[in-house]
Amino acid sequence: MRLRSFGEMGTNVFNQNLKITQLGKSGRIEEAIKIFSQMTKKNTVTYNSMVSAYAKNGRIRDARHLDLFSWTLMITCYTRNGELQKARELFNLLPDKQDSVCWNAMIAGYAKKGLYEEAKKLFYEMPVKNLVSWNSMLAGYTKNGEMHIGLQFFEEMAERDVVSWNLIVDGFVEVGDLDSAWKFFKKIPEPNVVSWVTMLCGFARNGRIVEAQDLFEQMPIRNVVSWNAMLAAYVQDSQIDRAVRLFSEMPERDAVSWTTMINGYVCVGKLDEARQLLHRMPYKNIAAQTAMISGYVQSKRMDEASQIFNQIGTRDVVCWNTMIAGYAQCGRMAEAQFLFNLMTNKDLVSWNTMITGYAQAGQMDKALEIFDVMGKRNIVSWNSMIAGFLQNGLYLDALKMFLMMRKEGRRPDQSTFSCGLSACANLAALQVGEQLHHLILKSGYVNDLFVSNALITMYAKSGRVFNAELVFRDIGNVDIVSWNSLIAGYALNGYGKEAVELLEEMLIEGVAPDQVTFVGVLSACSHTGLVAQGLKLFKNMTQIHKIEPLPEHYACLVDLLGRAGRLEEALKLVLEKKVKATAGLYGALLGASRIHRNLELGKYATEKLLELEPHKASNYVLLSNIHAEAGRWSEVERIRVLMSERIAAKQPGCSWIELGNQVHSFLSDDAAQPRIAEVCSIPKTLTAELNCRTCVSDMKSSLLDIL
DNA sequence: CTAGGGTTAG
Repeated sequence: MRLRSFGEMGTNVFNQNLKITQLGKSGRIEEAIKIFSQMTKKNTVTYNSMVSAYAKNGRIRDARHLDLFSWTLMITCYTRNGELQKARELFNLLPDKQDSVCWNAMIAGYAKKGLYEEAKKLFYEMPVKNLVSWNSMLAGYTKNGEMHIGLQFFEEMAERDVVSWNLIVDGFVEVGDLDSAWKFFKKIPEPNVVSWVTMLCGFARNGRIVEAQDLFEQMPIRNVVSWNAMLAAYVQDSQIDRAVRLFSEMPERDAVSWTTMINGYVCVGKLDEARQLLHRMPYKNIAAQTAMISGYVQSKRMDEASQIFNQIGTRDVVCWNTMIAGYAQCGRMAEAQFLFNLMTNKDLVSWNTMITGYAQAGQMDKALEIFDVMGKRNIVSWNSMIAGFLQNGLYLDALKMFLMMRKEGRRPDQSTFSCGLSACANLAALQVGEQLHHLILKSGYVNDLFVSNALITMYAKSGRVFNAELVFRDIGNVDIVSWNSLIAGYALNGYGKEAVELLEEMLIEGVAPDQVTFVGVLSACSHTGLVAQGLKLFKNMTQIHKIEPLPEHYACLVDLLGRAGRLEEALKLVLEKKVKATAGLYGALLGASRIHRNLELGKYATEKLLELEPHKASNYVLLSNIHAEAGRWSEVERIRVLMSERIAAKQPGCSWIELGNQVHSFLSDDAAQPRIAEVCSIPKTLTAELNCRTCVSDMKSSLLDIL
């Protein structure tokens, strides 16, 4: 029996390489071969030693053969690592270019990085092409989602094996075109386990669990990977009981099975079960332990997370990143920063996690600092910054970041576009939004649901709800967010009837409305005075659709009744306290009392608002105004005092406008603004124009020129 | 050259 001890003298790679060289020199080639073949870990020196050992003993053919093998090994190592420059240098020095393996490795390396021209050059230059060469080119196209070219290439292939077919299926799965994937899967002459697993994962990733299950049951041969794929399918579908049963029925389990199962428990919040499973796992690896940490992180149980973290002997980047993300999500940025500083092997994810953390903590200055300092950035770094500005209400900064990104020659992706559109929506920046729409059409991201839904909201909030409708009708596979966005868009623009009709269409199509849908429809009813309709819909919501009403729904109802002058019923709804009292609820009541000039009700609503939001200055102003209207000046004074006690400084209203190529920002009552009198007169003009239904958001801005 | 697990953006 062979010993596998680590510390034993003479068994490390270095010493064995030396031994091979010595044996070779003294003519003991058979002993050298024996050592070489027994070595479990070999490096390039090992191969070189063996090559010279063969050469010195006259076995030139063996030497050449092994030498080529060693070249091939090094080149494929580089290409698999994506280090194409180094691979190419070796490839150019290659003494014997007859063998196709190195060519294929180079082609695969270039093609996978999307460098099709380089790949093609080698492909057409190579002396003898085989199927692997063709498949390597094909993999380049399919792995990058270039299915048009990929399919064309596939058609040109004189000969195809199961790998070629699998690549096509995988490509379609990656771009989410399951119908095409299925079409090709069925055409595979002799599908193997890989084909079946690829298709199964495709169904699983797209929530088509029944089809995944059918496929699994039909599989002629199953290996661990097949079982793991089915397990992952149940986990993704949150069917934890089925996952547990499958896990117990599995004929064989490897580290991936255990990790998947632990992750399954984590996904449904069963952390104790996950912990027990980790405890039972025969050989705990980092992936499983990290899954556990991730579970604790999601429940903000950082003490237990760090307990697992501390148990890990050799920690890799991923588990560090998970811990940092955990502290960041808990708003504990000091600790996140501490760990980050401790890391010696930071990768892009580590940096991006810090950006996201600071952004979520509202510290965009810090996020920007990290972004500026980091050496390399990827698309996620940019998107995290843009999303951060967006979340903090800094919409203009978000757009500026978008611009800067394009100036640096980076291509925006689905996430960038949907964030950019969201910024436009919040600014009602129609023209910038339209420019983005053009870019999206050119970039091919029109079919992305995140993007389409963001387009709907952008148009709706910019007052072009019929453009929103066009976008909606163009989507092939609408989801609940699409429906909700358009309904909310109708509501916002005062199209109550259309909102209700869209809900009806949704029901006919068999799509189940959710809480958000009804917030949209009810607010549409209240904005357009569809009182009876709104009340009926609210009843349907609870009784037919079994949707638990939120405070927002009650706020809509109060608004609905209040606007119609049914103040007593509105007040009754609020007093019944069927939901948590929120600012929105009393806000609706206040709105109604202002329309119908009911001072007492207004006073009541505002006082409640003050209780809920004691630090919001506008509430004090509202209450003060009510008393002022009634001439109760002592009360006005009392509220002024109250406000100055509770709020350090009144946040001045701030806005900006772009004229020509300049941004003019101004505060309300800003004496420093040279043309404040003119600025203050603008709203009156605007209000007049608004009555003609023109769009306020037609700002000419420097953004437009650059987009 | 093809399939499965743990971390960051919407």
